[in-house]
Amino acid sequence: MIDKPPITFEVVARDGEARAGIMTTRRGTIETPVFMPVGTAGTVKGTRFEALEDELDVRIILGNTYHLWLRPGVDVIRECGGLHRFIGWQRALLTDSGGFQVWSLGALRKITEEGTQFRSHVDGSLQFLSPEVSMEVQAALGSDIVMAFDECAPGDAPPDISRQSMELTARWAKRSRATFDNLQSQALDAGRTQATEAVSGAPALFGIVQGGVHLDLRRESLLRTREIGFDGYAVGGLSVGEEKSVMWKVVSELMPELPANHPRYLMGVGTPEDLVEAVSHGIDMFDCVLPTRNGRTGQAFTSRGKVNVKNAQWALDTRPLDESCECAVCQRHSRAYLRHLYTAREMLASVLLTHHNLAFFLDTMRRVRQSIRSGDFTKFRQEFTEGLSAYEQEKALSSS
RNA sequence: UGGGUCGUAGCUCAAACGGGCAGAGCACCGCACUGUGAAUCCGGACCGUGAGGGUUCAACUCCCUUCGGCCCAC
Repeated sequence: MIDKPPITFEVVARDGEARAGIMTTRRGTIETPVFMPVGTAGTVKGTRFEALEDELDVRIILGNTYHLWLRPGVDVIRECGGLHRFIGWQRALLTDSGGFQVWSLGALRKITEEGTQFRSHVDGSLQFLSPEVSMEVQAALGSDIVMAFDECAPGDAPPDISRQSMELTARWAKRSRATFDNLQSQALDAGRTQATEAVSGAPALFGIVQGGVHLDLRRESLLRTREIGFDGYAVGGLSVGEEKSVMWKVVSELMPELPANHPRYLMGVGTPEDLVEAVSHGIDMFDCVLPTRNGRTGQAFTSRGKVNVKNAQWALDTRPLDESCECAVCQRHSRAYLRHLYTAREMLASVLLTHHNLAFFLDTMRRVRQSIRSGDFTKFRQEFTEGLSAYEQEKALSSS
């Protein structure tokens, strides 16, 4: 059943390799390059959906197959009308397949050709996730962008391990594609069957390029992924312990070979400087836990570098986190107050820092898009990157 | 007023028996976190033992005096 394409993607401006585009999903339009906040368990931790929509204008967030599958479970979400209705979010959702948890929960799982057996981190029970199960779960969630089920090998994996992992990922990609198509042909997708508002069309399916730090494996993975054919292409298995220079080598070598008319997604990346660097290589989509996790644990990202809110030096500092930030937190609260909240273990500390960090990341991407459109990306990138090291330079100066 | 008992890091407590160079947790200070465990990890500073004296090569530990807390008698 082909109604309309799962997504459309149009590059509207280029500046070097960097590109600005417009992606249309069945749940709204997304300008790229885009940062997608991570909402693993059906919540972008520490935020209200009103803030995401109204204050931050977030167009798309992530959900996680593995985590939602374990809790609350597929039955609950299906009964409650799919993930969008369940959590109260009508904009786009991208769901990670659970493949990353194959890596991040390394000690709790066993991989076979068929799939991955997990020891649930929730209750210790044995659970089995495969390409088929992952596609079924993502269909039940009603995801708008479904990720293929992959295996993410460690960053320092030697060639033979990386090859095995890459080949397994390729076979799983084929099975993901087949199961996904089958489910769609039966319209078994909560995104269509449960939507209350006018949502039509199929979700998109993205493939994932693996291959670790080995360029030949990466190229082969890319070819095999392209061959299967996906709506978008992700690069996975980076920022998992390898040297940063290696990551950029892989990204810069791979980007020219990815289809230009499809969105490119660098999974799990990154810091503000990483985002801008990746954009310069032609990446369109990002997700990362840093703004939310580090916000929760007391670290703010600012235009002048990181601010560790816990530090005693802010105890009497009445300045906002970032004087050039227009977010609600910076408009209203001082560093001294935020430090107090954090030190007193008040939950508002995490909430406010998360909000600011997301605002900074989202605003950075807005400026990235704007600079690409106006042909000033290189200049923007240079100024932005210089700004990020301001605090470190001050520190170096005062200690020398 | 007697008798007993205790006093060690900011806090709670360790440092057998009959002396061997005082250490944990929390707090504090700082670091890390890249397809999320509000998880967690890592590092640092801080005490010379209530005070004074004595015995000893050596005292938180034994002796004397003193101060303070608690308990029991009166």
